[in-house]
Amino acid sequence: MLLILRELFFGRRRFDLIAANTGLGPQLVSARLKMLVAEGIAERRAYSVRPVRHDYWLTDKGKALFDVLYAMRNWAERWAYVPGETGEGRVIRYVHRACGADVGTAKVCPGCGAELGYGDLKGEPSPALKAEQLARTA
Amino acid sequence: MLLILRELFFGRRRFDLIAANTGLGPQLVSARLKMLVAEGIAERRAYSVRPVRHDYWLTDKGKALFDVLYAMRNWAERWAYVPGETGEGRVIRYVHRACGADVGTAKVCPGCGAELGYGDLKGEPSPALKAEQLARTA
DNA sequence: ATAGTAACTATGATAATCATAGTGACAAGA
DNA sequence: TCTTGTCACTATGATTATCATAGTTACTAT
Repeated sequence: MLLILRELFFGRRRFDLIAANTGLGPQLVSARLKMLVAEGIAERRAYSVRPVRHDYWLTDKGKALFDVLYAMRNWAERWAYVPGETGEGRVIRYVHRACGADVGTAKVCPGCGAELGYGDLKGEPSPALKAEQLARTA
Repeated sequence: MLLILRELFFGRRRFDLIAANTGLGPQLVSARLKMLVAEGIAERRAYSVRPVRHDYWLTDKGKALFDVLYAMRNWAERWAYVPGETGEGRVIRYVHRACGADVGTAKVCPGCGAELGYGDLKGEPSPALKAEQLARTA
């Protein structure tokens, strides 16, 4: 569930992209997305009618989970060991959209001092995570 | 895992208490606690030698997970439906140890303005959660 | 007519979890 | 001494969940 939410927060909304980047099988992705929709955390939208194609968007309830994922990521940056990577940005790099600063693990932007929520930040997988996801696509 | 961590954060350190309050079987509790110890998140301590008895304490790495659990709890207070309960304190009530104020879902104490971390707060299961746990013990 | 794309569903094998019962080392009371 | 009780577990068989893999549907593009 958390892997899927991670992808949705990265802005990856299409089924196959989510399955590929999480490494989960399509039945699991399907089942979990159905739960997320049933709980009002995600929304299924048609982005094309012919052919019929759907993708998944976070609702406000879903976006509010950002604090949870951000806390997990901050914990991981500080405490979790990721092979071949040291220092900050080992897991996910967050940049403040407004001023471009790398926010590290801060709650307030170190560049301009603004409070940070989901909408303010752009997340990007770290090199290690990106490599892992690329390996799965190939 | 999260249920077990919740209990550890409540200060319930004994095996049987954790099993009873989470509703998990003893083999699962055993397996998860072993993982937590292996990851350096919890520590197994002997609190009695005759008879030999052990309990589980959070390490600094474990205590650092408080931010994650607190974010989850805050999300739940705002967004999750708990049957028979409305308003704040439906899940876990947190009180600022220093001044006694109920902190609601704040990051800064509404009573005295201090920053809030794990050591500053005393958590207590809400009436609904407490009833659920009592039912399991009986 | 054939190949490709995207969002899935179906199936059988493997792995995780559950409910339940039991174990070992002791203490406390009759 | 014998029985009962406590606490931290382990063992076992049944039930569920997950995985790897292979379709399926409804199109578009060549």
